[in-house]
Amino acid sequence: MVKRNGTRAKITDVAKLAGVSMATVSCILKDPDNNRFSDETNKKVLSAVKELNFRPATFAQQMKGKTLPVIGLVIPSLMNHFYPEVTSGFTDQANKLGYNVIFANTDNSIEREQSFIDTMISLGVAGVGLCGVDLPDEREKELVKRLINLGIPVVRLDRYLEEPDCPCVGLDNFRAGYFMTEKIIQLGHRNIGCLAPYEIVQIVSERCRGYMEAMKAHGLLPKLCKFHRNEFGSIYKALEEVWTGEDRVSALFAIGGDIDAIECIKCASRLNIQVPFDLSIAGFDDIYISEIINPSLTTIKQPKFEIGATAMRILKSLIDGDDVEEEMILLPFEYIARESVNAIG
Amino acid sequence: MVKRNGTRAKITDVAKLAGVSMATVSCILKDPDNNRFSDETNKKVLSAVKELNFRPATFAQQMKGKTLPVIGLVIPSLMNHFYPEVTSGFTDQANKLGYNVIFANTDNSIEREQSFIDTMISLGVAGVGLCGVDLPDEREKELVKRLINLGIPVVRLDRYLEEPDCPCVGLDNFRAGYFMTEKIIQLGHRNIGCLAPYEIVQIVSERCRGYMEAMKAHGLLPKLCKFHRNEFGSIYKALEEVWTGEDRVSALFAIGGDIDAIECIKCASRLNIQVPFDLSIAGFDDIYISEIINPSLTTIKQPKFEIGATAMRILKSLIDGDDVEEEMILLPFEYIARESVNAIG
DNA sequence: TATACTTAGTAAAACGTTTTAATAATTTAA
DNA sequence: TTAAATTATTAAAACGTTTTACTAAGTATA
Repeated sequence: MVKRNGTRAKITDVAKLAGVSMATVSCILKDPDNNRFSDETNKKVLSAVKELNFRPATFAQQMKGKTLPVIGLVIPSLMNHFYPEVTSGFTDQANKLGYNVIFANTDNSIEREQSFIDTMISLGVAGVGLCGVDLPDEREKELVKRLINLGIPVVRLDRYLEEPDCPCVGLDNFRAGYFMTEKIIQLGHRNIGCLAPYEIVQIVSERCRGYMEAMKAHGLLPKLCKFHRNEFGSIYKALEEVWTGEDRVSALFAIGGDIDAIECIKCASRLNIQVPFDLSIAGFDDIYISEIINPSLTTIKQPKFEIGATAMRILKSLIDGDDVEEEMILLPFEYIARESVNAIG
Repeated sequence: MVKRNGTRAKITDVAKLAGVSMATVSCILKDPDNNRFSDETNKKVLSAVKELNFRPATFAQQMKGKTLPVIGLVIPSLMNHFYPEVTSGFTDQANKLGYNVIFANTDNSIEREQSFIDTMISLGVAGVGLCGVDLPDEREKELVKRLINLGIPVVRLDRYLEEPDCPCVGLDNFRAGYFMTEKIIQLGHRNIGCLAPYEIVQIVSERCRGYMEAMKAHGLLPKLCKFHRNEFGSIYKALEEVWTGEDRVSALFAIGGDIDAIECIKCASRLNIQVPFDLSIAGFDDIYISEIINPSLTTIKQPKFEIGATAMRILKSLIDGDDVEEEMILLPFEYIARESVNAIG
């Protein structure tokens, strides 16, 4: 008979049904293969547990010092195509390690981040994965410090931050930017523009630095082609500008991500520019759609799933008190050659 | 002085610092604007709370019967573009209502769903949002029943299920399928194919039914154009087939979603079919990318964010014990006319 | 036979909060 | 002046588990 009265069975219910003390139930549940109790007692208890569908209340276990099998994950958004995959990698790994994930979407607001962290502390989460506001605001550092001071392990995703002693998993965005630029140069391009949003964030500015350095290293003149995110027609104008002048670019590197690149391809088509025959366009991230669209996108593949999974693994090490030797874990990127970038010359 | 010893302040610490009993602290924290205590006591306590950064441990509150301010959300995947947005709507609304969200990704496995639900029961979540396995398996029904029997409110997202008394938020997929088909007919098309995956799920088969009925209502012959998901080249072959015969389709309705439609456009380009001049292609969902690609996609817009937000609002009503009059909440869809579908004839 | 050791199981305290019922101090009413 | 009412505060029980230290009974050892 399953209980149907709307209340969960307690350990005392199990004890009563099995005819033993609750201490016995607790011990047997802790280690069902123990040899402290007779086989008969073990069997009685286990079958009572099953019959009542008993699972110990987590909050009572927490009271006795057990940590909550829950990890907090702070992400700036699920709309940006990058994060769902990171989140997926993180939660999958967490589940494999026996944790659940409390998911918090900050919309890049430090206040919301603040309040989520507070809630997580109250709940007593076992650890926190933090992909916080992008600019290393003082308050961000304070938050991380607070968690660490409370003994709550923290790992950061895709965001570097030296000061508080807290590992970080991400990509070497500088090298990735450098790599892609060099690839385009090797394909014969000389006049290569860098399509970048004005609202540039730390990791994207790293890519930009990579682009600049690569251009310089090959004796080429960098050309920044800036636009405003969320401003309709801004990419169109930016593209028109670098296309109208006498020293037209032959390639554009959209360091802001594949979405920017795809939008740029669309603008190109409006301007009767054929990609890649008239103009090559490269992206960054390798989102799912990049392979499907026409022309398919040449891009840098970020190991999004792996970033999440690795971060969770590092967090687990921190929770277990194991040494985490590296402060910064940089995962490898991959150059994906597709149709949107052509060789010239 | 902030505590730096790695332990959280307890209510007794606050009481000691403020020179009052812990009962006093608890009462003042419960209602800071009370008039049970002197202004002086109120001030002392509040400043001690601030100084020690005290927040009551949730687990101890749970012990006293307070429900955990956490909602469980079960989603089959974050990779499918549909769910991140639904999740976003759900969590945003949850946060506004004072809840956090435990996020669980089942990968369409009923076993994982089962185990997540168990964990959520142990944790004592205040409610569950369930977008479970698609086929109404008996075990799925059992799961929902179990939650309900324990007094844990459940709302279902994008999945109909009559039997257990549990509200559901979604779209009228039949009407949406009918509507799009009729639109295409009104644009002069007569030979309209329905591009559908073999692995058809409940909600998609509803759209298919809508397509069939609309065709029948206009005296037209439905033509199913099936392909295998995750099988490379399957859409290509399906398209080739309906294009080679003497009674070529002039339009295709990809009921499986925009991704299928976009992939189909790519295949069309390989076959030298110009979309929309030779062939019109319509999608379903209206994912972010659909507006950006070339040609942009004519599609049915699902209120993804709203589905999540509405589900959470319904769940809140259930938690509060308010009456939820409707069993099935169907949100409006929207026909989005873009470039991939042309008028003919 | 007395002693030590095992074995099988349990009583009770502890965890950090909330809340009820009580106390002590003060004011008001009679 | 005393009783009653009000105000300000607190003691202690309760929530559901885990765990430590204990008991009682049986078994081996000297």
